[in-house]
Amino acid sequence: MSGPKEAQQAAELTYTISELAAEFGITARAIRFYEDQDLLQPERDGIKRVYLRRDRGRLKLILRGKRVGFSLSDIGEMLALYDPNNESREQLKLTLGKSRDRLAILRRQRQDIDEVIAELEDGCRQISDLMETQTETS
Amino acid sequence: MSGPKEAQQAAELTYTISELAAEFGITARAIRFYEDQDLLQPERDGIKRVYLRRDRGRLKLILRGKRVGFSLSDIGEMLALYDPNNESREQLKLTLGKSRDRLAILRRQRQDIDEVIAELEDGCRQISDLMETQTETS
DNA sequence: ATTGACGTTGACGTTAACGTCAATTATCAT
DNA sequence: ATGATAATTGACGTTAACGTCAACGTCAAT
Repeated sequence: MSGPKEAQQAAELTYTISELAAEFGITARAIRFYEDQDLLQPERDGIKRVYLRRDRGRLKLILRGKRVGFSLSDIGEMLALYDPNNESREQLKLTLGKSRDRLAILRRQRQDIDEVIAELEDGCRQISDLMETQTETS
Repeated sequence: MSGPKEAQQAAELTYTISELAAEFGITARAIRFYEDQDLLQPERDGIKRVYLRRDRGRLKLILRGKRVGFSLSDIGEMLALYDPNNESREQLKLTLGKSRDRLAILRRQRQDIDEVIAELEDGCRQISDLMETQTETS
């Protein structure tokens, strides 16, 4: 037998749970929790979880979803849109509907964010001005 | 004495808690909770809460903050930036710092949202195309 | 005086998204 | 073989943001 080391053949692109945790600045607990919620389905090497770049990608999407303010179940729905789920015509219509609903929410959110940003920028300007004014010129 | 009806003089611009609740599609419980968290400070007519347009404005800001994904304490900090809080130079620097931190978060969030929107729009296009394709032309 | 409709204050319940142990198991270097 | 190190599975704790329910006050209309 001339295998390099038994089972491990080629793909070196795997991650342990703590590697991912470190990379994304979260805890292993959180990652396991996402799995509990069916947002991740890592492989197993015996009992240990093995994450592939596919899983890493999904984790990235999960975290982006969180930053956007989505709940984990929201994120679950969105992730479902990405995998080979091209079902019946009815399913497609449903998916399309949900996507559009979410788009509406996102656009509203974007609008809100733009407003808050504008106000905060304005506030910062005013404070800066005020501070310049009251600066005792040396 | 020729008063119109004792204490009530001119300002007709007040709201009851359930009026506000109805207008904004939330519950009175929520509004009272915001008060508990010092996000609102309505007047009182005896024991009953009386909201002025100022309070209504703050409530609007609170709800926008929520849509953006802020926690109530985040929102509290942001509201604090709006009232006559023009304190010492030190305070101003602090406020300015916090505002800029929050701006950074908001810009990141805006970025994330734009990405998700783009992907979802793309997904919708693909689904639409697919559905047109499989449409049996009548 | 009574009946609703609305308002008030507790106080406890609930859900989401993990944190925080504890008890085990596997791995790896010494 | 032996710790040290990292991983696993429960199980219970925690925080935020209200929901829900009970018990009570109030005010206008009947």
